[in-house]
Amino acid sequence: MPKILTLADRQQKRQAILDAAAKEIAHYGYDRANINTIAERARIGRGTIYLYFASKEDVLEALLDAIGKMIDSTVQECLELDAPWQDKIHALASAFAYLAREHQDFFRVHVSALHGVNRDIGQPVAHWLRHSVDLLAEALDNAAAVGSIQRYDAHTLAIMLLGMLESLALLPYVLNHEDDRDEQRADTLAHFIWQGIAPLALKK
Amino acid sequence: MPKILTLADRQQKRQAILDAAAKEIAHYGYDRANINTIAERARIGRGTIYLYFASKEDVLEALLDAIGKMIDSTVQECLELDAPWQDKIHALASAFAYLAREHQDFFRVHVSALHGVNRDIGQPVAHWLRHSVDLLAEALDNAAAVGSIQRYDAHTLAIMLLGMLESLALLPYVLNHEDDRDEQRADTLAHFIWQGIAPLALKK
Amino acid sequence: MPKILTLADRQQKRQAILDAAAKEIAHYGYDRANINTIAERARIGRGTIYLYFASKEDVLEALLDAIGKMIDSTVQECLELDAPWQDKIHALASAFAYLAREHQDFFRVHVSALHGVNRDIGQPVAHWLRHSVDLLAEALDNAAAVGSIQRYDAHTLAIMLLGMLESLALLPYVLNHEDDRDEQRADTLAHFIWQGIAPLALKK
Amino acid sequence: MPKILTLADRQQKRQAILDAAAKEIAHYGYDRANINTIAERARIGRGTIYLYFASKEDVLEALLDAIGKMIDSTVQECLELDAPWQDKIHALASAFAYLAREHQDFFRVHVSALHGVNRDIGQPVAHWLRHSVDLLAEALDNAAAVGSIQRYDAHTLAIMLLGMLESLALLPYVLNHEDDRDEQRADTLAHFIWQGIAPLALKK
DNA sequence: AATGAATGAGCTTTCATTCAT
DNA sequence: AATGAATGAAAGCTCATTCAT
Repeated sequence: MPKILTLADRQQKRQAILDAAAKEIAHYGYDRANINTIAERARIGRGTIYLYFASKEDVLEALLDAIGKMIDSTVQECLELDAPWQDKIHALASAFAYLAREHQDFFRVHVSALHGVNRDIGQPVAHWLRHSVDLLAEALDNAAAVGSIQRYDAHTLAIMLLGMLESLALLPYVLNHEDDRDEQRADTLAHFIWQGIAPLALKK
Repeated sequence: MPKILTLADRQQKRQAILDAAAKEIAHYGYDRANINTIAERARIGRGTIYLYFASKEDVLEALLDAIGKMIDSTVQECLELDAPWQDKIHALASAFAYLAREHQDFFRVHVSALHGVNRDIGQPVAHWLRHSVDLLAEALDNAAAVGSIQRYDAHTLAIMLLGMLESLALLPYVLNHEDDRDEQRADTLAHFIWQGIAPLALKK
Repeated sequence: MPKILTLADRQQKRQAILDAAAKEIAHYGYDRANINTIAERARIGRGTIYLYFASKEDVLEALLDAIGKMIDSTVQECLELDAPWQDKIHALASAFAYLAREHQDFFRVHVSALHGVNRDIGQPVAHWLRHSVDLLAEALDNAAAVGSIQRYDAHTLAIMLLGMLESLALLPYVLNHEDDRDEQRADTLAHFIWQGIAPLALKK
Repeated sequence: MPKILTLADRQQKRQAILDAAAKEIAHYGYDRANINTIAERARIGRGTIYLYFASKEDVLEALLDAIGKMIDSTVQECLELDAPWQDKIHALASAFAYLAREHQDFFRVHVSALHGVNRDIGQPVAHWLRHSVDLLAEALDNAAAVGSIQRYDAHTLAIMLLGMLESLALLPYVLNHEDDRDEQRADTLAHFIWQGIAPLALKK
């Protein structure tokens, strides 16, 4: 053990704790996740967790903040693509499928907090989600203004789209369809959404 | 001296327990819901619950079974409507909005179990959901066969639609948009979905 | 276990807990006293304590309240004796020696809280003590008014006397002089105090 | 590379630790005093304390030894004064008031250990106290032999006097009478004690 | 000599479940 | 049939102590 930990050391260990916690919470849920087991998974002592986080709840919040930020960045990047809207939609669907696959634990924790019942715990989730919704709503509004897509109530549409993206990414796991058709499902969703919002002019 | 209870008595008390449990779990989540408080809410003694259910987990399963069945029936009834598909879609959107509003506690418990992380507890949820998906997929398949709607992979489409319905019903609560625009949102969703699946022939 | 506990049942068990706690705390101090051990001493389960007290701290407060009240009553009774002041003083000295002997655990807990460092915990102690001091001060004032004793600042004198009474009752234990000369020490103290306050007229 | 510390360096750092510990323990009590905080107060690293003391308990013992010795010296010096007994008594009362004021932290730790409940920890306290009692008892005995004061059982009287001195010094703090009448209270006590022990010859 | 990161024993408290009445 | 008093496993968290550097 070095006498003084570098910032990189600290962040690496912090991340190890978060990863272990994600795995544990994704499996058992926040309440049943056991600090003891998380420490074991992270290969550190029980007390060490409390050198990096103030409490069990603090670990969860950090987790939710990380995944919330990750999702928000994803949305932002897809919207900033210099490409037709149809491609942006497709990019979003693919990106969510990717996140759900590659960061499965984090994603599950996020979704369960999002749809869970304890509002306090979900705070960072709601924070980022609201940000993502706003981003998307603004983009949709602008697109409608120049006729790239149909006009809906932008906010409602944004919520709907994000809900679909999350649901699609997760439902397969819920139903134990753990096959490898993620990509195909993403295509279907993108196609479906695009039909829902494509400007009428393009549809004849 | 053991009283003899009629079947009706038993079922009424059982239902009282389930209602109380739904309220409690919807508020605090399964793990934090307190058997003691549930008993108080149901106006019975703590031990009495165990005359009707084997364990706390058993109460939750009964709850999830009830709401799963309720949702499944709703889907079935909407699909059996003797009406154009556009109306069936609209009926589904309205019905989910209604359930989310009128049986809020049950609905919340369902959704949090559905998107929650404990696979064992979610079993009855998955069971009914699979049934609903199958019902919907078959209906969509038949509709596509006669040209009432476009052809998609029926199963994927069914999952998508149910995901949207649930999300739409719940997301407003998550984001604290507790306004009274449920019905409008249902309209938007129905419209959106219909655009996504309406046969091309109808769109020009 | 009776289905419904009578008030007497409850109070008896409550007292059993207090007795066990007194023994434990008198031996190890509040912080080291172990709820687990207290429960064992009281021959009940760990959780049962929390049916009678809200927390460990609550147990201590009840303890301190009980002994504080006991000491206060003792002071009051001695002062109300229809006897010369010299006898009242003697009664006080005897009574404190008696308390320290017969309720040794309670008395020790009281003194350690009184002279301990955590003000919050000592609150009920200070409350009763202040009451006892006031009682005594008033009596001394009245006695001085009619010439039964010399005049001092009544409040200072009252504090001094109570301090002496407590010290005398406890110091032997501190010094491990656990002999049987309590009564003699009480006599000496009474004599000493009386000399300190007897009216000059009596002294020639 | 191990530095070589002079003895003076060591003792200075040792004293810094003791001062910090006194402040901490006087405030929170021994059990709640935090080694970490003590180290911070002493401006040294956590581990360094263990280069000077074997354990937390060892720190406390050193503390108690220091204050015990200080009190004992005070008693001895007052008794060695070349002055009438009445003045010696007065000097004692003043000296205790001074200690309680100027070394408040040390004094509080001493008193709480003295009247506390853990015999092991109080060992150095009892040791010094017994020494002080013996000193005082012997002086009283000698004084009685030459008629300077009345004859009592010397040991009992010594315990009584020391108890009074400590009580008087502390009780004001207990009762939150944090005024500036220390000196006056010392006068009252000295007067009172003198009346209790002055030879009858002087009293007519 | 000095440090502070790491540890894990041990603590209080909660709550699902049992069972005498 | 119904109850609620009693239980004890299990949890999160603190902090004195160790030891690599």
